[in-house]
Amino acid sequence: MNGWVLDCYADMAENRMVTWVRTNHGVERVVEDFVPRIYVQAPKDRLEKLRGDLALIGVDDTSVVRRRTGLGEREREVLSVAVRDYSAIQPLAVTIDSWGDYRRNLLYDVDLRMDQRYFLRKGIFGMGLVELPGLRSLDSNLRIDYPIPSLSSIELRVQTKGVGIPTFDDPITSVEVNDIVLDGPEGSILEQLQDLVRAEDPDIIYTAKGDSFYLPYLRKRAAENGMELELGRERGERTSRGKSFFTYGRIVYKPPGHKLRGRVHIDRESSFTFRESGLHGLIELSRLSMIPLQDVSRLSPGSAISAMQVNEAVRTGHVILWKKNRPEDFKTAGALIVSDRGGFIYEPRVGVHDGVWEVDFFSLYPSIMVAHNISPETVMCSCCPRSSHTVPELGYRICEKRTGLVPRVLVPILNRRRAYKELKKQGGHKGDMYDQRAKALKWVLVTCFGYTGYRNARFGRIECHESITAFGRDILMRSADIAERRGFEVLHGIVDSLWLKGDGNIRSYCEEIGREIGIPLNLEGRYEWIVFLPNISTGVGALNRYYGKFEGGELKVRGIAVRRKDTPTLVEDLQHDMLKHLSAAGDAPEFEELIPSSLEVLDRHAEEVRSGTVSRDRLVMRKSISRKLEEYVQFNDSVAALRQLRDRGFELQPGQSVEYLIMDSKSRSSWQRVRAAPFLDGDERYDAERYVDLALRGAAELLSPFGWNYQQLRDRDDRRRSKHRQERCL
DNA sequence: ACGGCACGGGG
DNA sequence: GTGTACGTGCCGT
Repeated sequence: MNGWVLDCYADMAENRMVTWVRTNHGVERVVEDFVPRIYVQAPKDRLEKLRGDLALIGVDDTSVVRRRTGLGEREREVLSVAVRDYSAIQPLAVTIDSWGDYRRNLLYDVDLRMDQRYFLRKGIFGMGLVELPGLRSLDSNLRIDYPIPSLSSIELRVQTKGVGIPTFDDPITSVEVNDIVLDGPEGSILEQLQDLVRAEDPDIIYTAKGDSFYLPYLRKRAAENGMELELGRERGERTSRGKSFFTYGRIVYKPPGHKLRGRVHIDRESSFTFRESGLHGLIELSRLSMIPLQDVSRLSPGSAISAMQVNEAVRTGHVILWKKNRPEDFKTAGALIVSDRGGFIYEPRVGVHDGVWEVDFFSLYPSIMVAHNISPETVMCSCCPRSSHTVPELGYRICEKRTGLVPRVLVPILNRRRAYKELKKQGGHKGDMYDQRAKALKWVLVTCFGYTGYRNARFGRIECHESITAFGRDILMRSADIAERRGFEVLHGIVDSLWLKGDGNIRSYCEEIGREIGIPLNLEGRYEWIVFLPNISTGVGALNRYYGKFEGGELKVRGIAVRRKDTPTLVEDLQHDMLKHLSAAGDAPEFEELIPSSLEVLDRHAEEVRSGTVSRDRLVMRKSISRKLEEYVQFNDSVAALRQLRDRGFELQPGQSVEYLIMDSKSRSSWQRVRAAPFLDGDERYDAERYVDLALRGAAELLSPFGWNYQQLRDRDDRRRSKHRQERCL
């Protein structure tokens, strides 16, 4: 019998691996013995001494084997140490480390995931096809059109009693499973839920906020009712700890994961990959990273690519250096001198332009890594001191003898993404599935570049990061030169995109660039008109703020309020309505003609705000918080809302968002200044002038190149109001 | 004027 | 089990 690897985890009590296989008839639970190994590097004589010392503390299954301890290095002798007790891996490594002679950086395969170790040893992977019994692989994760089982699922929703923020003490009102509503006394709801899950036996349970609230909540409610709710196929959840961490330039909060056994819990809100690329995106990444579906759903694309790099390294005879970095050395390198304006070439020409082409490179940075063999072990390698392959500006020499680990991992990902985009274009009922897979891969490719400059990445190196941006600048500059030679005017260019105006043959230009550079240049489209916005203080073109209308009517908008998650719905609606109004224009002159009438959209919104009738949820402000309440040094709206929440016993973690209505933006009193969203009744007085001000700023953001900056709109609004008052007096 | 604070990008 | 650094604009003091 054959089936797919649905779930896998370590049984920490028995020191065995548990694998759940989905067959066409149901699921099979497979338990196998598995002994993980760690590796120690030391001079030959010390290896024997170490062996003896280990035997003295009861670690007797050791052997000397040959492995590569660094990328691109030859195999050397290392001591392989079997660790039968799974929970002893880390402590044993710490012990060996403390024995001194073996110094830092000489322990390997210490911090690898158990599932990944096991999969690598067996040659199987998440959602891969295997034979039962024995879990022999019948699949390859390089396959593009692989078979997948139809997974059954339920959607779980929970309603709680109580107002405002739900807490563990609020009883359950009802539970919805798909469209079935379970209600009645709480104990009965929980029993019905348990029966239903057992009867349906789904492979996947979807929730919204299951990790951050509902799964631990249901468990607590079950305990209150003297019962034990079991949502998995086997007892016990695999919970992790929630934490705030610094990533992507900001603090984010990751709630504790609540993973089931033998059944996949996907929290739509805590899974970035699921949100962006759905179940098929997750399956694709599970296969490539070799990590079980449920676990990969909680990983960032950066961790997924890191796992793929580990897999490739292990497959080519490497052991993986123990990464002992603790969060405390998680600061940004002060001496980092990367010109990250790397992508910037042309200052955008502020104002409206018509008949503009946008072209961009297919996955530029990953393509550069592949085309130029950029990898930690290939940039300034020791084997090619006279390499003629060098990085522009920087002069780093790149290995000509061997293909690096990073390109080896990237080639299949780039090829797959291209193939899926092509398959999607061909149409057919699987189009959606291919689209999801392509999206997941896109994110993996995007994060791969950042990862090379990340200090704590296993395979990161800052010179790679520098080299990639240097090649990128060179490529964009050459592409712009060729465009100008072909008679195009370069209006703007950044990272991997160019905006060109002119009558030249754009398709033939793209082909020439593809040939010349070796990376495909895509035609994104032609704008009927596009507006590049200025930097508000300097008046010079801002790099990433523009909006435009493609032929066909689609709008593309970057960097302005509608794209920001801290914009209240009111301002979002205002900008949308103004853009919709302006999109009637077919060229630049028509656009300019529509500007005066677009101000009427603003007037309508301002009037509605002042009438006091705007629904409060359209006025709710949302800001993510970067620290705990007491760490804020400056009083502002968010702090006022946080204080309110704490007054009522609720504490937010850094990375979570605070939501509030502005009631009197000038007040120094928290309760008069704002009202935190959970405490809103819906008929609070709001600070109308403050919201009108936000609307004015929203409008000014769109119209500043056309004689209507914030102050000008402010003055116009004042004039209109006094005129209005005069009319009323007469 | 200046520091504190939050956000985007990529499709 | 976590991409960087930077440009940008608003707000409070």
